[in-house]
Amino acid sequence: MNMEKEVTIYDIAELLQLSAATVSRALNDHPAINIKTRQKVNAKALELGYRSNTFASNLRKKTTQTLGVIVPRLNSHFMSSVLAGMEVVANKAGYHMLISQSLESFQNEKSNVRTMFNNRVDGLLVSLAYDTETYDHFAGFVKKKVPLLFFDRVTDYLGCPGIVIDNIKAGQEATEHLIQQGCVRILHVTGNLLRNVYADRLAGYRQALRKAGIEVREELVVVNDLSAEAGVDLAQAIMHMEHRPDGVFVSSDVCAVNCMKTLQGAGYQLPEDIAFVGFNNDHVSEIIEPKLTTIDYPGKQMGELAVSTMINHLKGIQAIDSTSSITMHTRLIVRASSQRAKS
Amino acid sequence: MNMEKEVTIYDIAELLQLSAATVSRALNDHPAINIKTRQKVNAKALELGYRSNTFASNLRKKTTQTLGVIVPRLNSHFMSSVLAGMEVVANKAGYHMLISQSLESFQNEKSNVRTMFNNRVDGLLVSLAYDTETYDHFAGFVKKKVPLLFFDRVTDYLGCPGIVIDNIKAGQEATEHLIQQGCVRILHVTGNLLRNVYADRLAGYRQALRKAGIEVREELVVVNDLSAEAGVDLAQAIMHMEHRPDGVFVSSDVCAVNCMKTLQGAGYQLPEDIAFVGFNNDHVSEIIEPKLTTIDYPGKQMGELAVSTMINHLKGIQAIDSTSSITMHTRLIVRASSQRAKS
DNA sequence: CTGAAAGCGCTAACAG
DNA sequence: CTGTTAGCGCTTTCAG
Repeated sequence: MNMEKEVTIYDIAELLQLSAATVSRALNDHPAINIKTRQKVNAKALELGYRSNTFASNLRKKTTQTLGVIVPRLNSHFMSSVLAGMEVVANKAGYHMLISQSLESFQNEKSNVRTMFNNRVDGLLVSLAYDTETYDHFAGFVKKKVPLLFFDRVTDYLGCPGIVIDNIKAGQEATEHLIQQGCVRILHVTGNLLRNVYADRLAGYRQALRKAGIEVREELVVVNDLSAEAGVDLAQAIMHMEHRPDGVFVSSDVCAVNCMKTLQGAGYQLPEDIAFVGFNNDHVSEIIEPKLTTIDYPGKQMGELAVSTMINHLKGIQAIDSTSSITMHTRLIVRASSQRAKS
Repeated sequence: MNMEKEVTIYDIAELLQLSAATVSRALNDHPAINIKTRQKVNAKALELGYRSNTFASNLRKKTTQTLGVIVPRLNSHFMSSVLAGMEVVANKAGYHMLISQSLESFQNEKSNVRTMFNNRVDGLLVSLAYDTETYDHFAGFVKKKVPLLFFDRVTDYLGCPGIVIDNIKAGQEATEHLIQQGCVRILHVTGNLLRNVYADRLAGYRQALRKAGIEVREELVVVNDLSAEAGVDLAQAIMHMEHRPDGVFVSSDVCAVNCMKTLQGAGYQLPEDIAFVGFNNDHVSEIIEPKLTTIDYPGKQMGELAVSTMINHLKGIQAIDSTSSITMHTRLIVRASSQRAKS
């Protein structure tokens, strides 16, 4: 591939009448090296177009300066914010990111984990796929004590730390808000209940209802994939319900917004006929009319926190198992989609 | 870090009374290895939990099976779609992706390129930062003949292939559409003209105007960063214009949509007072009311195409310089935001 | 079909 | 402050 021969530390060493070890140390800013030597070496390296060979170095040091990241999908507003946050912190600390997506499939997740393992990432950050039920595919990491951290969609099967928001509380707040607005028949739409994020929001929803003395009805809980298309289907389903809800709490803004548009197209008045609350504070929540009440979900900060926690651990500053879980703040942003005259 | 000793091919070799060379070959499905030996080796490897050491292998083979990707930002709808497309193709072909973001800064881009270079990625895929004016930072790749490919925001300074859409044509179509709708004073809002995507759309806009015999006025071209905030500022600027435009063509849906919302908030009727056309077919374009006419921009496909072009080249199937540039199709999606009674 | 041997480029004892 | 030495784990001629 590369026609020109690569310059090595030996070339520099020879030209400067030094040993390779000295050159190596100089290049790595080893304190016990004469400043002048260091300058000479650096100058020569630049002159020759030297580039350090990461593999040789990794092979020796048994560290890769690389973090693996496995996410369900790269292309969601939330996830790309998380990744953006991660990249900044990782980059600043001199780490690289190897990124792959499971596309919500357990099989892909498994193979991605394997790849990360073979690539000897220094640490692995994972947000679980929709249908992951077993965790044996992470066994290699646990066994080799390679730090593993989950974010957003977590598990505590493996005793690894997780970065999450308080989904129960968020679900509760969203529901309580609808109740305060006079809703008594609240539909909750969420994702696969295997995942903590969805199960917890549902739990919060139920708590809020119970606390308000409203009966919890199973037919008012819908599980779908929270996609835009699912939002359209949801609207159809709502229109065909015998007893239509007067409030809807959806675990995703994108899904909520598409549902709203469809209902509006069919002549529904929002929030008068049905009040809506979404989740994520996605960009679309401010574009829809009426603007969507939602839960602000700090994706970028979550990414930053996940990586900095990981790196602190890798640097030995912080034992990773000492932190079993970090919970981030969320808050309800009230907008027009849910505001009605008090009952 | 890892408490347990790693299993190497030597361990397997010893246990099986073979040479390391044979084990290596067996593991790599070398044709000249007895099927039985191969099976024995693979079984043993599995049993011992062997994992190949990528560095040692890379160090020898001088290839990394890794593609570097540098994008302006990870968290835009368009870019995350591109990356999602890239990941799928790369993964399928057994390549990994090292991803970093320039955050639209030339300095970051430079340092990211350097990192990719030191990491000896097999190929580099780049979408240029906003303010990149020189291309010396890519010299290492060119010199070492490491394939370099640009997508979306490209340059032909380096004679590298680029994957693009026909921005001139798209800009022209968008503008012509507004003209057909009776607009005669069309404002064009776009990004830094250093970047082909924005310069070309502007060129298309101008062509369309000239073709229709409409005077091209410099005060009707606005350059900003196309962010949501810029959209709000834009609306303010429009409201303060002496001669307000009757049509606006914005190079980004997000920016367009925020501008529209602000104008609507100030009492403007859209599209009656001002017709809008955006760019990208972002999710928000279907949420805003009236829905935004826009140019469909196939992000995922662009990502897929970029990586498959790169990989074909790496496999030697296709010389990379033979393809100097690939242009992808776009199309105008007409929605309510631009439809007015014919003049 | 299999083995021996050399070396990819770097770093970390250890010694001076 | 600098040099010597050894070896990380793998692949690849070259020989059988």
